[in-house]
Amino acid sequence: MAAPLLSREFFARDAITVGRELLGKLLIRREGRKLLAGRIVEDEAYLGAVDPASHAYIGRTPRNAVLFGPPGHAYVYFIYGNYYCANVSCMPEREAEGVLLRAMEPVLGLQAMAEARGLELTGESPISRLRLISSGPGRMSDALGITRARDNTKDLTTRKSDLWFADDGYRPERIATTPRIGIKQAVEEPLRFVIAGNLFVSGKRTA
DNA sequence: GAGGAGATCGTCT
DNA sequence: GACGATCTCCTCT
Repeated sequence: MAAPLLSREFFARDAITVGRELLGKLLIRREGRKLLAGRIVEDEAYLGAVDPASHAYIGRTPRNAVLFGPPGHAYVYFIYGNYYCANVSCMPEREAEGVLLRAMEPVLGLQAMAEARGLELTGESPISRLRLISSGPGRMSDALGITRARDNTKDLTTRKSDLWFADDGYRPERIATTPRIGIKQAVEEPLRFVIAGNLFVSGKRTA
């Protein structure tokens, strides 16, 4: 994919700015000579030391160390005994902000991503089925084969990695802001960003 | 379609 | 030893 990569500087900003601007960008995985890709349609900002909901709030530990490192790197953690969630580190080194990737619209390698999720796809699969590929943090990690062992600490700003962000020029018409999902601290903070009206955002949908 | 409970294990106390 | 930035399945309607 010839789309330009997102730079280190892109991620060297606060998580709110990065979270909003990351919407519509592509996350690309190289599997051998094949590419898997999705367009980010939902994410959340976590503000480090000042954010009780952030994994970095308690200070630096072996688990969350990536968040304290340079921007543009993957922080992957294992949750509920079953799932991986992927974040990108933001802000300059020592400042532990990050953006949690929550959902993406499948763009490349739909069949392969569906298989990774244990889903059957046919040529005319309805949108309700395509949504199951990557509408949720655990789901999109599964679809792209993201694990802590494979991807934690990975630099997402270079094609030398097998996982990176790119910009194909797409710009969301409208971005909506809501409280974050699944947390017990700072539950009211409007730090979740979604592409308004996009069908691949996580959660219940009927349309 | 809505709501609730269980799964399952790494991480920190 | 408790709990979690989730998902799926099952039941009830």
